[in-house]
Amino acid sequence: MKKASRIVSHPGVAATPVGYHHGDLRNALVEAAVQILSEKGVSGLSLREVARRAGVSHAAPYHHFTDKEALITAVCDHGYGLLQKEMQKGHELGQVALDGVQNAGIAYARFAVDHPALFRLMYTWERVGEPSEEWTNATTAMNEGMVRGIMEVTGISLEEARMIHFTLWAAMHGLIMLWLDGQLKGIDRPLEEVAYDLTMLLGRIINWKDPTPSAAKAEGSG
Amino acid sequence: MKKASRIVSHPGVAATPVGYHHGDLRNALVEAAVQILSEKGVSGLSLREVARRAGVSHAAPYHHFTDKEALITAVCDHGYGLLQKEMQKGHELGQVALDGVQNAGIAYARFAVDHPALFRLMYTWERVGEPSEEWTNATTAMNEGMVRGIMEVTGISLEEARMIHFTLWAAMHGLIMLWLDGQLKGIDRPLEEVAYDLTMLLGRIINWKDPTPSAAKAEGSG
DNA sequence: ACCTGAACACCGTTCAAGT
DNA sequence: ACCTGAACACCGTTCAAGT
Repeated sequence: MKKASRIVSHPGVAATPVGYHHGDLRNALVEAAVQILSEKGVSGLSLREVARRAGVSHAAPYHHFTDKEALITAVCDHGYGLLQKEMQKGHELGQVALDGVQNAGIAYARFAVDHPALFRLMYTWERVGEPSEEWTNATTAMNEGMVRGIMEVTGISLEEARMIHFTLWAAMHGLIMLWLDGQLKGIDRPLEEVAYDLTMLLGRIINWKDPTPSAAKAEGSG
Repeated sequence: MKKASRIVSHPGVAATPVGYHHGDLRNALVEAAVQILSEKGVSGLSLREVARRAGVSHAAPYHHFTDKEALITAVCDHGYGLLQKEMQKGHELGQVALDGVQNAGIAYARFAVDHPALFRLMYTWERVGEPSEEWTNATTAMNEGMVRGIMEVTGISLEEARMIHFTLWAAMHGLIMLWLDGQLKGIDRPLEEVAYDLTMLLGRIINWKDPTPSAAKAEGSG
């Protein structure tokens, strides 16, 4: 009843993937972990459960990851990639430089709304390995682009632009964390809207006036 | 060798409290948990280890807490109390209203530096009970005081003052979280100093000029 | 090369039993 | 009322053994 090893493809069956281990167990494990996260949260993520979902023995993951820690690092890195892509999309969508910065910030918040447990894992797991070089490079480039944008539009110094950018990052990150922690139940608006307000307020530091209305300002949100 | 039950006081022996359970095991458990946190971090905090440190059987805690969750809620609440007191101290120390706000913000950061694992537990544990009423009330009062202070000094509206206060909170929280997560290793300055800079930058939103120099600006910091 | 099953030391939780 | 010891179902990790 558990012997479906030779059945290779059978695609489209998302519910119970039994014959998964056909050559890419590593990725199957990461995907199983992501699924568990979305269903049971961080506390439900055990190596044995991941193995079960992938249809292998509980010892099998050790042939692809040295550790539970290593699996989690891989899962986080998967998340970093998704987040990076979302933020990049938002950034590039902005016609004016500062719109791009705002969009990226709101994309950050939206990612947390879409993948709360994954976000939690990525930023609260007691230290895990560094993100992969690929992700680090892409993010660094994007951040530098944002800082440059802030600099060019406002004419402030590089150091100051960096500080502004950092403050935006910290504020967004804090907003999301407080939201994840249930500390924002006094506020009955969607997180993305609050994120939008935050960017607007921070914009005042550099005398940024009302921008071209971004997606987050549209009313109907849930 | 484990039968020191009748020895009641023996105060001052902080290292190995064997005959602890003399009437206040509940608090002894919370204290043991705090100690474990500072030594081994959140991942080292198990109910059985807590019981061991308190010198009781692993089943004993269940007579004082329904759950591991309940113990952790108590530990968090203990932490909330400590944090509240530190922030209050900083807040009251400020001669001018906005200095008090700044001091409270920096005290928030300092608390995270002093008790990183406890802070982590307080704000990243997958949802636990609400903080106790005592703490909630004190914090609410303090926050309202800060908002009022911002309002009075700057003459802005209540809503706007709330937003400023909230932004400061989010930025501080995010800064601390990123620091805890090791994402600030590019910055080689103490967290409190960065926190100070953040408050200064956010102060610009309300045209807050250079304040009376606060404690965090003093140079020697480690 | 890749996977399994048994084994070990942990963990949270329960429950009958002791004082 | 408060605590213990044994028991159960989990967990992470290792390791000999199988194909």
